[in-house]
Amino acid sequence: MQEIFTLEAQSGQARAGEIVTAHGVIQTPIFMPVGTRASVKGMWQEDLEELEAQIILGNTYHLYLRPGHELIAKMGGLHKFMSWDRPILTDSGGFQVFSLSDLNKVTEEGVKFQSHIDGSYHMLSPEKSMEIQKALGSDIVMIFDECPKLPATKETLRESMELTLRWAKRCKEYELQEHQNLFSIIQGGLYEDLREECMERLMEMDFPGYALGGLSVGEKNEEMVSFLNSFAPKMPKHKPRYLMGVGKPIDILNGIRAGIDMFDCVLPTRNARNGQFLTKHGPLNIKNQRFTEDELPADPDCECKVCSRYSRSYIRHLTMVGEYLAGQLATFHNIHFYLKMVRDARQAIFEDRFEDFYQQFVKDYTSNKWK
RNA sequence: GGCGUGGUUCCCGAGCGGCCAAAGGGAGCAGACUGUAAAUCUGCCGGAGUAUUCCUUCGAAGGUUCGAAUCCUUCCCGCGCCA
Repeated sequence: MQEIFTLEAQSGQARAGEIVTAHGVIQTPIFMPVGTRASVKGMWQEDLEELEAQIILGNTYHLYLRPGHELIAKMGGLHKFMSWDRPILTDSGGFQVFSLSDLNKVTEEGVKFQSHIDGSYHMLSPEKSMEIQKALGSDIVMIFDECPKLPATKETLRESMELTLRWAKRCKEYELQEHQNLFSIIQGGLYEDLREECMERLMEMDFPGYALGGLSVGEKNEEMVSFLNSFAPKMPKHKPRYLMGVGKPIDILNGIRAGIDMFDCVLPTRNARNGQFLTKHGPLNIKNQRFTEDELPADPDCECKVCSRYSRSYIRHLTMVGEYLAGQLATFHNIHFYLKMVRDARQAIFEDRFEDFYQQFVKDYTSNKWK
C-alpha cells in the first residue's frame, strides 16, 4: 500500500506532517470543518477557500437519505456536485449509530435505521456504507463502526469493539475507487488494553490511517485527555492519526500535544449559529446584554474579515432578531479561529516550541476575559 | 344619548369566589452545545429570602365575604351597534 503521510517535524509528542490525496495535500495538524449535508452550514465554498480550509467532511448517512448517493454519483461525485475540489473525508454513518440510537437497532449485519426525516427504514451495513462512500468519491473513507455511549461496562465495550473489528474487515474487503483511502477506527472506550488490542488487530489489516472514535461521548474531559496522553503516542508513527469529533479549542490542542494529526468538530459552526464567538480569550456569547452598545469587534485580537469590519453591537442585533447573516458572520469567524489555531500550532511544532505555544494559548483562553 | 362589551403581571392573552404571583405564547435575561435529526435545547422571568415563607399586584375608589383578578356600587378609559 502506498503511504499517504509524511512526518515532517516533531515537538514533544506533537507532530507536523503532510497527507497527500488525489485532491491535494493536507498539512497537519489540521482541523476539518464539518459539512454533513454537502455544506459547511453558513459558509460558501469560496469562504472556505479564502480561509484556507484544506479538507472538509461529508456524511454518508445524511447524504444517502438526501439527496441519495446515486444522484451525487450521477452529478459527478461529491467534489463536483458541491463544487469543492480540495480533499473531502466522509464519515461512515457510524456516529449516527450513536447520535440516532433511539431510531436504530444494531445487529451483526449492520444497523437498521428509521429515518428521522420520513420514518422509513434503512439498513446501513459495512458494505452499504462503503458503497455510498464509493459513490460519493471522498478522498478519505471511514470504516463503518459502532460508536458506543460512555460510560459503558468493559464487557459492552469489548463486544462493541469486536463488532467494529468484524465490520472493519468487511469494509476492507470492499473495493473502493482507486483514489480513496480507507481509515479504520479504534474503539474500546477508556480501557487502554481494549484500545491497544483493537489497534493491533486493525494494524494487522493494514490501513492508511487510524482514527480514535468513541471519545467525547459522555466521559469526563480529564479522562479523555489522560487517555490521549498515554495512548496517542503508541499509534503508528508514520500514519495519520485522527481524533474523531473533537472538539473545543483546548481539546484540539490537547490532542495535538498528544500526537494527533487530524480533528473535526461541529462546535465552531453549530455554536456560531447559537451566538458563540470563539476568541483568543475564551468563548464570547454575542447575545449578552453588555454588548448592546459595544463598538469593538467580536474578537479584538482577530484579523478575520468579520472582526475587521463589524461591531459587537451590530452582530448582537443581527443575532437577536434572527438574521441569517448573524450565523454566517460567526461561522466565518469561528472557522477562521480554528484554522488559524492549528496553523499556529503547526508553525510552533516546526520551530520546536509547541509546549510554550500550548501553555500560552491555554493561559489566554482560560482567562475568561468576556465573562 | 341608548344598548352591548371590555380594561389581567414588559406585550398578546387565559382565568371568572379559595387549589392564583395568576395558564399559554412572545419579548427579555442567562446557560448548554464535541465523527450535526440543532439558526437548536434548557433554565429564569413582580420584590425579598437557601427554603415548606413573607410582602406588593389583575383600570381607580369603596363595599359584600372567613376569603375577591373573579360578586356589588360609583368613577375613569377603550371598542361595537343603534340614534
